Parts: sequence; C-alpha cells; structure tokens
Amino acid sequence: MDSLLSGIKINVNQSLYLIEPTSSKLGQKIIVESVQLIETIGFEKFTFKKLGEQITSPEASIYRYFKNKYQLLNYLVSMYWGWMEYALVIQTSNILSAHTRLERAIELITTEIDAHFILEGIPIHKLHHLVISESVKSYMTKEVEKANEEGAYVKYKQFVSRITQIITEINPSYKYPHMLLTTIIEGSHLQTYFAEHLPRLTNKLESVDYIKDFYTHLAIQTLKSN
Amino acid sequence: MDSLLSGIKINVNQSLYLIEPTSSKLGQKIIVESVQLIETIGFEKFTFKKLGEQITSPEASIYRYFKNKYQLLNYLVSMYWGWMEYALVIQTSNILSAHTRLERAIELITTEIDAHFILEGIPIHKLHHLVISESVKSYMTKEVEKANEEGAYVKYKQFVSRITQIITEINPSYKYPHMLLTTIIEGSHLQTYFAEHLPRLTNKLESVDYIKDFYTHLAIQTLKSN
DNA sequence: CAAATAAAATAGTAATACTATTATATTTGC
DNA sequence: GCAAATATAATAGTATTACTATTTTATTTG
Repeated sequence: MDSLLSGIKINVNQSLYLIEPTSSKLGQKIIVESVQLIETIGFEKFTFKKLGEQITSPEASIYRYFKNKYQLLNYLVSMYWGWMEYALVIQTSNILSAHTRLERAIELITTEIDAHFILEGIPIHKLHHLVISESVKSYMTKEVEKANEEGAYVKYKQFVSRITQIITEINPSYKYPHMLLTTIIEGSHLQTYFAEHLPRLTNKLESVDYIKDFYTHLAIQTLKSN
Repeated sequence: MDSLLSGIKINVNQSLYLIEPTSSKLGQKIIVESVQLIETIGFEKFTFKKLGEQITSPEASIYRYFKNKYQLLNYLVSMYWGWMEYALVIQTSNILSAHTRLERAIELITTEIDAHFILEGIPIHKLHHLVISESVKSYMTKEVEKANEEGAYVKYKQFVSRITQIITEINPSYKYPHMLLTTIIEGSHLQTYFAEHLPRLTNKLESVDYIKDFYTHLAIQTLKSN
C-alpha cells in the first residue's frame, strides 16, 4: 500500500451531483461531514437539515449540490469505487501471475483500509465503513434503473470488470465470473457487518484476516474445475 | 414440493407486532396488501397512510398492529423464513446423504417458489420477491442490535442453523459454515436482483437454474478441501 | 467600479411519521 | 337481554422531513 498517492482525484459521473462538491469549500464540507453523520445516525435518519446544522449552513444550500440524500450516497459510494480501482491497479501492476493478482484483489476487497489514506478530505476507511453498512441502499431502490442509465454505477462496474478479467485469465471456461466476484464483494461487506452486529450469522475468528482467507479459499476452489 | 401443506401457521416473535395481525380481518388485510404495495412502490416510498388508502382504513388503525413500517417488514420477512424452514424440513427429511440434503437446501434458496403456495393469504413467491429486494433493509439499520435482542431475526437464524448442520456433516473440519451459507443466501438474492435490474453485474443464462448451478458448484467445491 | 454571475440564506409547502382523543362496535357478566 | 367492560376503528391533531421559490449577499469580470 506504500506506493498509493494521496493527492489523486476521482472523477465521478455528472449525474451524481448538481454542483461538483469538490469545487467549493461548502461542497467539501458537505461530503466530508455527511460521511461522519451517516455513520453516526444511519442513512435512514440522515437528513440535509441535520447535516446543515452540523456544518452550520441551511439545508437549501446542500440541495444546491445534491438533489437528495440518495444522490449524495451514490456520489460517496462512487468515490469509494473510484479509489478502489486506483488502488487495485497499483497493487496488481507488474504481477505476472493472474492467481496472485486475484489474491491481491480479494485482499483489497476484504481487509481494512489504512487510516491515513485520505480522498478529498475523507478518510477512505470511513468511506469503506459507509459502503459496508449503506451501499446496498444505493441500488436497492425503485430508481435503480434510472440511476443506472444515467451512469451512477459505472465506477463499481469498472472495478468489477477489471477483476472479472483476472478471473477469466485464471479459468477461461468459467461461466460465472461476474457472479463470483459480486458474491465476494457484497458477501465480504455482509460478513463484516454481521461480525459487528449479528455474530450468530457469521464465524468470526481471532485472526484479522479470516474474511480474506474465507473468500480467497472460496474463489480458488470455485475456479479449480468448472 | 407436493407434500407441502397449505394450512400451516408460522409463529413469529412477539416483538414483531403490537397486535397479532392474523387475529383479525384488518390485520390480515394489512399483511396481505402491504406485500403488494411494497412491491409496487418500494419500501422507501411505502407509508402506512398509503396502505390505509389501499385497504380503506385510516393509518392510525395500522399503527395499532405495527409500531412502524420496519416492524411490519421484519414481520413479513420472518414469516418467509418460518415458511422456508418448514419447506426445508420436508424436503430434506428421510434423505441419508448430507450432500443431497445440501443440494436440496440450495435449490430451495435459489429457485422460484411455486405460485400456488399461500401463507395467511400471502402468496409465498411474492414474499420471496419482497425478501430479495427489501430484506437487507430489515437488518441494515441502526436498530439491528435492539431488534436482534428482542428476537426479530430468530426465524432467519433457525433456518441458517439447520443448513450449517448439514455443512458440518459434509465437512466437519470446515471453519466457516455460517459464512458459506449466508454468502449463498444473500448472494443468491443479490444475483436475482442484479439479473433484473443491473445485468452487467451478473451472468444471467438461458437456463432457469443458473443461480442454483452457480451456488451448488461453489458450495461443493468450497467444502472439498479445507 | 458597475453589471453580471454565483453562492447562500430565508421562508415557505406538501407529505411523512407518528400520537392523543373520541367514537363505534363487540363481548361478557349478571 | 342489557349494561359495563373491552376491543377496534376513526378523527384530528403535531413535529419532522423533503423539498422549492424567492430574496439577499458575496464574488467575479468587463
């Protein structure tokens, strides 16, 4: 993780904001503080009114940047996947073995992100935590298809696409690379969430890397035959 | 599926309602029509006011049965897992091979439920559809721990527990039976959802049973070694 | 430095998520 | 069989949410 730069910029899709939040002081405060507030009170209870109180700006000012809290959530989640793709590229470059590249990808997906990585003022590990608890709410809505057409999920799809290429390199005849990968990504988020809130639904072990071990083993075994 | 009875009753936890909805005409209307309305407008837009209009009763009457829409969602999801456990027991009874029992369990989880199965007036396949799109919202909230302590998720945990026993029978030294199973259950819901709304994130095939095939193969391969 | 433009604040509205109170049925005890 | 008790339903509210339209203030640029 040492070679990761800290000054990079993620260009998210235009449909994910009304005014680019990184373009002003207020916009930056909105995205930085929203991550904090969503973590504290949860996405359901999160409102632009409360966020406005936190940053001492009226809610109407926030509505100038994002048309509603779902757009803001999609923006934050896309920032996360944009950063993840960048981290993936760096961590898998110059590695010949597709096997090793897949293992590194699974490690990136399943393990905690170092606390000192910051993106537009947002610590990535906080973004990761938000993605674990709230990202399903960004696509499990009646507006999915519209959001998808507008490009709301391109960053996620790009990230998925890069890793499915590695999977296909390992086993070209495997029919379900996307299924395997999204099962790992979303499964890993779920297991992290269960370990924290519903431990009877998972198998938390002492080792910090048990989720990585579980999904690495699962992926390798699944790709062995077809 | 032929031996499944149609007059069975699922006893959900007391914390999941204020008045048992199956005990009155209005209560039954509430649960039957809510499944329909949530499917139509989505859980976010769903309100007791709108449900009241649909069943021509005031919203306050609905509040007598459920303290809010999350409690109602938990109730419906629990009904689903209660029925699923019942179906599982029937479909795996008298089968000696643990391998075959696991395959039947995965089939039950991953395939569509026959349209003529009805529970308290609710077609199970509609409940299944609701679980696919909305059940994560029942535990991905700030109230999870409280709901969990009150027993909101016991039906789900019971269902999971039965199948993890089969997994352990197949491979007693496997360390992650709960992780494997919840990965399959929630993954299967997700893949169904993706196939319908975000097809680039999955690998939908002609065969109706591709999700079953994918997760069956994944489970068998994962349990081969440890 | 005035005019144009952008950003922020004010002041609203309709809908949501409830609760308290009142009214209407239904049950049951004598 | 009927009054009292109890269950059920309806009415009428309130505070909060999710916005929008308009006005004010700040910043840029010709």
